[in-house]
Amino acid sequence: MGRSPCCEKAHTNKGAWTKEEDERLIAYIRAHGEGCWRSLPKAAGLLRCGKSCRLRWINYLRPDLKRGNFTKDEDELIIKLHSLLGNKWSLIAGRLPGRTDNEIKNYWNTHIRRKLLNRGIDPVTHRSINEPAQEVASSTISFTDTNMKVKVEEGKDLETEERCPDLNLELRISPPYQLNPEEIGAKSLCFACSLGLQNSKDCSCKIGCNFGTSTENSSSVGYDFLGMKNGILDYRSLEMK
DNA sequence: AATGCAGGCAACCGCCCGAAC
DNA sequence: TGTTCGGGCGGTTGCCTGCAT
Repeated sequence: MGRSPCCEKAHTNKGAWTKEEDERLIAYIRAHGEGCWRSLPKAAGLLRCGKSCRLRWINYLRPDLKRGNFTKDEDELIIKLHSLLGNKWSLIAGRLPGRTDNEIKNYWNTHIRRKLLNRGIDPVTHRSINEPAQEVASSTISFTDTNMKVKVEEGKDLETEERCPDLNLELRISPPYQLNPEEIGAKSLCFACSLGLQNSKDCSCKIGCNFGTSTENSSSVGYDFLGMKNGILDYRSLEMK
């Protein structure tokens, strides 16, 4: 029993959006908000598929989109996130405010892929192309158990640690986890901290890194990218709800 | 100036998942 | 429990533009 098509394709426009269509969509969403995409085209007077409207809004018309060239910091962040998450563009986009999954995906395929290849790095495995195939250090996160186990394999060494069972990977686009301004004073956060990556090795301001670690020596605690503390995922930095 | 080619990117397609019934 | 529907995601396509010849 197949699914019915999401819209009646015979009477829908396809291809590039016109300025008038954009204006209609923007005006409708401003007036009514994002609601049922299926019924939106008819209500807005658009001869478009609901999916097409959603995509156009999310990837191009949304007012909070950044547009423009990616910064070097964003470049590096995308590479690191990709090495951890793979082609999970929506997850990666969730860590880059104002960027969409489609934009990042395109940017990866056109710019970063080539950049990594030029550096002699396999864009899929993030390892040197010349590196012989072998069992190398890898991180495996298992979500199958009630108690989440994080296994960190370092060559032949294997550590398994019980971690918090209720890892929340439900994501949404929103400002990243921020520190209370009163707690950080008037100082500004570095790029990593502004993205919610406090305690990251990439932190250059050290403001976020001093937060929440008063009982432990922050300089000796090896926080990794994405809040991997000594190889253990700090799920708070991933939580976006 | 005309043509061919490659790169960039917007948009589409098909599949998956969760909610509702 | 099975079916339908809406929304979301990743992969792919195809148009547009700029550059080289």
